[in-house]
Amino acid sequence: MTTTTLFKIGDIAKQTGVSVGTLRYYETEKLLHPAERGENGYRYYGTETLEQVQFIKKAQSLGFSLEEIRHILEVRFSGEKPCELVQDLLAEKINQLENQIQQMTIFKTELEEYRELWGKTPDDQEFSREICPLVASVPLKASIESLTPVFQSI
Amino acid sequence: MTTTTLFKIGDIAKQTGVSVGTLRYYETEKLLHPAERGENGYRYYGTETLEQVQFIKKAQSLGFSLEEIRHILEVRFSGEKPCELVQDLLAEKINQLENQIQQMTIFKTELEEYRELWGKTPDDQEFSREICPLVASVPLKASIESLTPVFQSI
DNA sequence: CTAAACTCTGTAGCCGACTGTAGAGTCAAG
DNA sequence: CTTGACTCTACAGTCGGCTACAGAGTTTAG
Repeated sequence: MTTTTLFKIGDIAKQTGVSVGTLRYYETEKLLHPAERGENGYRYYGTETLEQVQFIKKAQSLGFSLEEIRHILEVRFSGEKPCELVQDLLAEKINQLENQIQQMTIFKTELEEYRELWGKTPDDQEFSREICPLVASVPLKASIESLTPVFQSI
Repeated sequence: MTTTTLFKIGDIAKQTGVSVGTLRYYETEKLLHPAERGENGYRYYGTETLEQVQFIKKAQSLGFSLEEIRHILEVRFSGEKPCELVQDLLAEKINQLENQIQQMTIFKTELEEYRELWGKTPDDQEFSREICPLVASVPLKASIESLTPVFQSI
């Protein structure tokens, strides 16, 4: 007699905070390998599933897509040393994060500049004749050259 | 006779780098108010549309959603001073960005810690018996208490 | 004058990560 | 033994921001 600690999908859902629907969805996406099925067709999961779901959540919160997570999990379950791939993915993700952080920091600085700009505009100054100071002061980066407009009378 | 500089949708597309389809989509989303229509049903745009599309692109690149942009534009076209709303949205966006940057920085640090951890693991150490060091070392933040598992023999 | 290039409307599809629904079967408490 | 809670499958819908297509009319270059 082999007694195992098994959870039904609802248990996993409650404990991980991930909905039942999402867990089934993860299965279709190969993120949770097909759980053992009872004769009733029910999925039964072991405790390692709890860890795995937590891992998925964690990885997701770290900005990994389900696709990437599946990739990691596949390697984990196939080879002895998923670590190399994982390291690569990790390094890649760190770079991506770094870039994103840089970009966002630049954006934030830009936005702060605009905020300053308007914060200091005493409302009815000359250039509030503009359609909207915001719109007006946002620099147009794309070139507005080489335009061949249609001249027409209406 | 009133001579106006008018552009057809394709002209706007070429000059802004936004596709014709997208421009029409923006119209359905109230981001570009209904352009003047010729007898042929064609949309004809003035130069201000160029600015407006550029504004949309810019705002988008700053992380504003089309919904937010429409909001700004609505105020711009209805009241005298959309600036207050814009300031509020701006402040909100800056906060959001700050939070995101913080989060991402924390994530990045976490990931770097993992990278270190594995970089220093000479492959066949004791704890590489774990399913996967990566998975194993990711801390589970959610509480795994109050669990009422199903005990079952298979 | 014709053919290519453009425009119109309306509708459907795409991505990722789900959520919701219907209809049927299963399990557990009282 | 019934009732309610749970589970199953299969498929449709959601969101945002588009893109693609069909089928028809219009404009423009040669």
